[in-house]
Amino acid sequence: MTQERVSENAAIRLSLYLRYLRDIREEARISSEQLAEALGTSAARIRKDLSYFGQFGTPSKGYIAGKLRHQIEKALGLDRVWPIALVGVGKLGRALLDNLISEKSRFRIRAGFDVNPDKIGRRIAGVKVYHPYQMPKIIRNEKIPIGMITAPAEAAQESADLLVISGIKGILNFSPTRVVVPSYVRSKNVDFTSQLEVMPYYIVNDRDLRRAAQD
Amino acid sequence: MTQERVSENAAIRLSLYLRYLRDIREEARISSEQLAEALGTSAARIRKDLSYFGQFGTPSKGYIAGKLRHQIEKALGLDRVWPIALVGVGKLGRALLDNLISEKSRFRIRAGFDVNPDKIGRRIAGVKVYHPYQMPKIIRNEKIPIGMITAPAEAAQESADLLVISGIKGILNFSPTRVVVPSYVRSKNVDFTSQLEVMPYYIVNDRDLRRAAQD
DNA sequence: GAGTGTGAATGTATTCACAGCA
DNA sequence: TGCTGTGAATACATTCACACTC
Repeated sequence: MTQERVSENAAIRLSLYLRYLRDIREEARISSEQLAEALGTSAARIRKDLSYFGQFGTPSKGYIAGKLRHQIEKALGLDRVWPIALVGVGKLGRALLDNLISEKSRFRIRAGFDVNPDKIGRRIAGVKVYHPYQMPKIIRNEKIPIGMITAPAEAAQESADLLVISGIKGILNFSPTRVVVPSYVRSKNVDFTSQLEVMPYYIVNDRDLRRAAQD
Repeated sequence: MTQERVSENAAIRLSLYLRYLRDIREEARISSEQLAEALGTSAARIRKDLSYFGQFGTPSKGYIAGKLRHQIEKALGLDRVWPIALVGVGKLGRALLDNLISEKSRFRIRAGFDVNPDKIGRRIAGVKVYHPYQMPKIIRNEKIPIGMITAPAEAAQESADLLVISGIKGILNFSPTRVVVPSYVRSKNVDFTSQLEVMPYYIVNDRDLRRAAQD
């Protein structure tokens, strides 16, 4: 009954639902309709998304916020701590670092890597910074599964290569280039400049306002 | 022949093609096959994406890099300068600022807004910083169409509201919350923490490696 | 001969609508 | 009666395959 064919987009939306569920009372009752209203989506889509991962609600009663939250977290693998390596401890890296620290998230940045000698050996926002050549050793020893690349574009691919060599499982690339990795490593290019580049298109062709609060 | 029904995702991919085209010689001949190879996608998809916007190639010859680049830029509205307002001049804001300045992009950050008195009145990376109450005046006077929100989550919605009041056309929200805006404003939530939150799911269920270099 | 541009075929995601349970 | 969970219907996106042009 669970997990036959999961829409590639369903998982990412679960994390969205999660964010809302974290902000409301644990014991609160909530229906797919109310959740949809709050998030600007449709009730059917929420129920369908949830159905890919299991059955979490009670007919005629809806969902209980805290319980649903737990179950989604479990489905996404967020019921344990995920150590992270940060490659490139510049402005962007530190901005993301702040975000991850401030939330009581399940992600912990365990090591930073940077070529800048002024940073190596220091702690930045509580994170020890190493030279990239130490990556394989540290990532293996600390069993770090996820790497975030916040290096400049020129260094992105070599950062990815190093992470792969180090045995990383997944890579999130925030630099404005795409990186290519072997298929046994999960990678995601989170590219905000390309998001910016399409905005003019939507503004110029603003007849396209069929679906309202979208993204 | 142009622009009947454009796949919502086609536009964003064009900006990707663009990035590659900017890196090669203007006069270079390139086929959809070669472009696909370089970008890790399929030739058919590229041709289809391009076909939504016009006819850019020559049968048996392929495309000419510089010409194709120009035509895509025109199709996306990137053939002119787009002024931008940056709301929240913290680490994240400055990181994005660096990115936009370093590229010879068509985007120009014309004003920054921040509540921090130490920043107001100063120039940060060449951008003058104002108090948010000045937003309506400045955005109107400078005719700024796009706003980027890089404020903390708590301030994101009020930042969006201010931008809307100021007559902004499009909003890119980089804070880790969603913002809701009226349907006549185009908004896009670029949410990287939710990208991180699904990574564990993909790592745990790593049988899902059907499509290789994806994102 | 080589490579575009595009209808037709397939695959995937979203929405509808309702049976079934509390 | 109210709301979930889900097959069936629809809408949308991608891929295939080939007619057509240089």
